[in-house]
Amino acid sequence: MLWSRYFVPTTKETPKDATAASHILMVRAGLVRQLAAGVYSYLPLGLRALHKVEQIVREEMNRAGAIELRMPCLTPLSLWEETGRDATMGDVLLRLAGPAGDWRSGLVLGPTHEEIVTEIARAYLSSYKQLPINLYQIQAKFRGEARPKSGVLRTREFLMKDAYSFHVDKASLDAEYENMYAAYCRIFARAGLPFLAVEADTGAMGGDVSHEFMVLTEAGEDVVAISESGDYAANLERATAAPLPRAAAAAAPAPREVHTPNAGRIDEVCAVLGTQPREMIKTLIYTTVVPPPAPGQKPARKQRIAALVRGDHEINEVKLNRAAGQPLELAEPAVIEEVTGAKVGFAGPQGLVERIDRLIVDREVATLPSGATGANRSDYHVVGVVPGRDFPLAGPQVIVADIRSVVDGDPSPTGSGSPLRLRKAIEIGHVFKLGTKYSDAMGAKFLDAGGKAHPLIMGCYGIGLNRILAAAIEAHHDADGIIWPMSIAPFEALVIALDPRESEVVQVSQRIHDELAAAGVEVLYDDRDERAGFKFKDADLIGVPLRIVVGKKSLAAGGVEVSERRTPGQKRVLAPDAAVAAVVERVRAERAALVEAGAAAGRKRG
RNA sequence: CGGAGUGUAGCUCAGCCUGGCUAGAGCGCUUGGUUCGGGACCAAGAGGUCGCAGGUUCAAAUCCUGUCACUCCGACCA
Repeated sequence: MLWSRYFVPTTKETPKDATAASHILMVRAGLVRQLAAGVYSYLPLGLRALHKVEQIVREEMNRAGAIELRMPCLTPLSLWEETGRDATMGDVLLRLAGPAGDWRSGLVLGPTHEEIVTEIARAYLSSYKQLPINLYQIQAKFRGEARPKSGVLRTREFLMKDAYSFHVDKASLDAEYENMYAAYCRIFARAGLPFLAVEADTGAMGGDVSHEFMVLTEAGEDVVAISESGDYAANLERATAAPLPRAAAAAAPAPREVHTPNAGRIDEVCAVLGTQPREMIKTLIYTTVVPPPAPGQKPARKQRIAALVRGDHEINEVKLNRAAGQPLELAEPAVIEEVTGAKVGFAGPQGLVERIDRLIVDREVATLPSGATGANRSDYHVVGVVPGRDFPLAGPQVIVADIRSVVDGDPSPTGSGSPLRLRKAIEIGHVFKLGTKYSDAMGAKFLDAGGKAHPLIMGCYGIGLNRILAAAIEAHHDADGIIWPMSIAPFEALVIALDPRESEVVQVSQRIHDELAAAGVEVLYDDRDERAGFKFKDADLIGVPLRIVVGKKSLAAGGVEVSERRTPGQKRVLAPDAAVAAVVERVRAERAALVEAGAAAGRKRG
């Protein structure tokens, strides 16, 4: 491929407003161009890399026994109504605009395809003899993200590999889950990504067990908790710690009110009381989420729930919702004032149970010998509040559970005592055990050997292909540009003709290019009539792994220079034939190494 | 959705506060010349309804109102 005849719009300027390294480099290297918020065109170089990722994913999914199909992007709203996700997904679901009754208003752009594949399953998967089966596709997804960001890391249109498996029983699902887990390890290892599998929350997908595949980087939006010893890793949404050491119980005098004027925040109260945040009990008032009432109906009553966490801890709403068994939202100030009889910032658990529907106590609060908390009276706090004495830890209205987010340094829940560290990460893949959520809702059943009908048991497995590119760049770049792993590089080798006016330089460059191409190496040939520095800068920027520089100087020194992008200083001068052989050998070795890394990752995890 | 900010050439920006002549710079692009191993230089060019609509004014990139788009922080998020 001749650079002069190809399309590689590199730029020297850093794009305005881009902060993530991958975003800056993808734009500067001419991989992508933004068209609208969260909407990107893939330019030729970007598309080549994306195709490579796609091919790795396809090969490994096929190897794992999954079967490719293709479902449409346009999907009928009625299917989403069958599972209720037209409501639960809310604005994420992009609906086509049209007048009421128009066919357009009955269509939505697919954000994920559980409903669509389940529609296929209920039509065709009617016998246990067809099971298990795993169907997948690689296809554009559309989501009404409120705030796209960080280049292609969070977009409204993106490319996803989504797979759905169907089973007769839990054991079969478990086996396929492990199979997919291993396949994912192979995929990410082959793509050259330093990845990590973590326990995850199942979110709106439903189901009970899930793992996310993460790449650690500051540009990521997720936070993962990883133990230093490596024995535990989980998304912060789900991460739990071993119970903290219990403080010695001192003599517990009766609670005492203290005047704390205008001190509503924890730090303000601590300043007045002279206590530490970890000796405080934070009381947060939540209400259940009630759907808007049908016309003419009264809205359902919102339940009121108080949640307690230690003053130095943050409440984890994912865990809280799980403990409550339903989604909750922070109560309006008016509700808080009504419940506590005080202005916001002075709530406490004493005497609160009678005025609320439920009390959810974090287990680290339950083990406090005593604490300071709001007095349910404006401008007053109470010290010496003893859990179990001054507010209940048991009873029909009370739940004690882990509802806080872990903090850096908490002990690993495995019991190893290894401290947890919090790191930012990009989610590149997610595997779920769905169970029968969709098959139940949509009536997707199979007949067993005895002729009895059962709902299909499902799993689902997603990979964000665009995110793999961005994550690879986040993980592999330097100040000069991208350093592609061989497996997903848009080109494997770059031939640079430094003096294109010298006929010998051109002849040698062209011959090396042709021989590499004939040997199956994906090679780009920079034949442009530009100065050396200009071409070197572009070469560094687009990050092709192997470089062959042909110039008057190198020819005078006996040949051409061969170097690798990842080790800029190391150059070898070889005769042209030897250079071709060396590059072919290097490409083969590197391809094999990544496939082997994938296989090893798969064996280890599987 | 809440908060903040930005829209002027393909890209990065100046000009706006304090209205005034033909709207500027750098990069990129075209032509000619010089240069040629780490983003060269000279000269001559092409390229802009100053996001859009309305208003104020003798006069609007500049002031006012509305609107759209984009970015950042937060909320939300398979």
